[in-house]
Amino acid sequence: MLSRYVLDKLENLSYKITPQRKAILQVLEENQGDHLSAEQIFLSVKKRMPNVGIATVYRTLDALANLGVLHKTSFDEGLFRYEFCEDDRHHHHHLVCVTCGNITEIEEDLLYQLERKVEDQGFKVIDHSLVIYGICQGCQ
Amino acid sequence: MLSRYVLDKLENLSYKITPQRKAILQVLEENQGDHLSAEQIFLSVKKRMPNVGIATVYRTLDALANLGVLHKTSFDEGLFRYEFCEDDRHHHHHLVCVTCGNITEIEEDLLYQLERKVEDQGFKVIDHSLVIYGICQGCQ
DNA sequence: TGAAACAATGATAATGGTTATCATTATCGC
DNA sequence: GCGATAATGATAACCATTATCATTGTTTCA
Ligand SMILES: [Mn+2]
Ligand SMILES: [Mn+2]
Ligand SMILES: [Zn+2]
Ligand SMILES: [Zn+2]
Repeated sequence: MLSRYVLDKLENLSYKITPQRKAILQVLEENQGDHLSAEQIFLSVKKRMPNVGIATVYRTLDALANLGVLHKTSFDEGLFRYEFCEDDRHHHHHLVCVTCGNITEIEEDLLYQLERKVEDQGFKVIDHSLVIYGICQGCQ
Repeated sequence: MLSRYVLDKLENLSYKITPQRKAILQVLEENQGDHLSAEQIFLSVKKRMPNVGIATVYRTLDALANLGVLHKTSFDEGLFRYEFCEDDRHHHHHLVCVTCGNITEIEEDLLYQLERKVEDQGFKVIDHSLVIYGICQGCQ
């Protein structure tokens, strides 16, 4: 039950715990490892809560992303995808298959040297986004 | 005159050399080092060619990106930015200042280990996109 | 308890970058 | 120059996201 920690975080920041927000978190929780779009989340939430509005989904996802609970990532498809953040800093990277569109993950970070070099140039690093495009094993 | 090489490339692939395409290439050439949006390119071209259509700009940029002449990059601003490709593979990375929006470059690649690891997992790497977000020296 | 005060929601319009459509025009091999 | 065909420009359409606003739910505190 990951969302308990998230609900506490929301409560501490005086966000209201609404049925809509709980449902959105539950969908994300039930699809851990996936990279869901707002539309996909909206459709899943709708099954249990037919009257939910898509604006609420967008608002909630945005709030959760700003709180650092979710990662909002673009794979240049013209939309954003969302997933839980495992920890605050140095999240994993993504492999996107240009043939089938599948998105997988690499756990290794391995950007230390690069970031050290950047910091040496006087740039204060906050976050990074690395997407590797290629062809997955199944598509070769 | 970098665009001479590009014009030859276009000609060899039986693209027609039109005044619009020449003007678009010229704008990109005159702004090397910048990361221009389609809108910015459109406005610059318009100064010399007031009747140019924005659809032509988009079509040309898309064609040039597909030919590997331009890089089409997203910095998650809700639009794409374009710049000349210096070589086919292993282009530079970008630093985006979250305060002033300035985009600078790092020439070092330093993703060899990471890509080797990925290839070992059976993923055939074609391209990658690394954007580092942070605060630039001037904004600290 | 009972009102403000405030936060969240849902419906829907608006936004804005990009793409599709289509009639017109320009290019280039002959 | 001619003609096949590619390219262009105007404009409508697309579509993910955001803004607006009236309504509903929740908290505060007299
Ligand atoms: Mn992921
Ligand atoms: Mn660049
Ligand atoms: Zn694949
Ligand atoms: Zn800055």
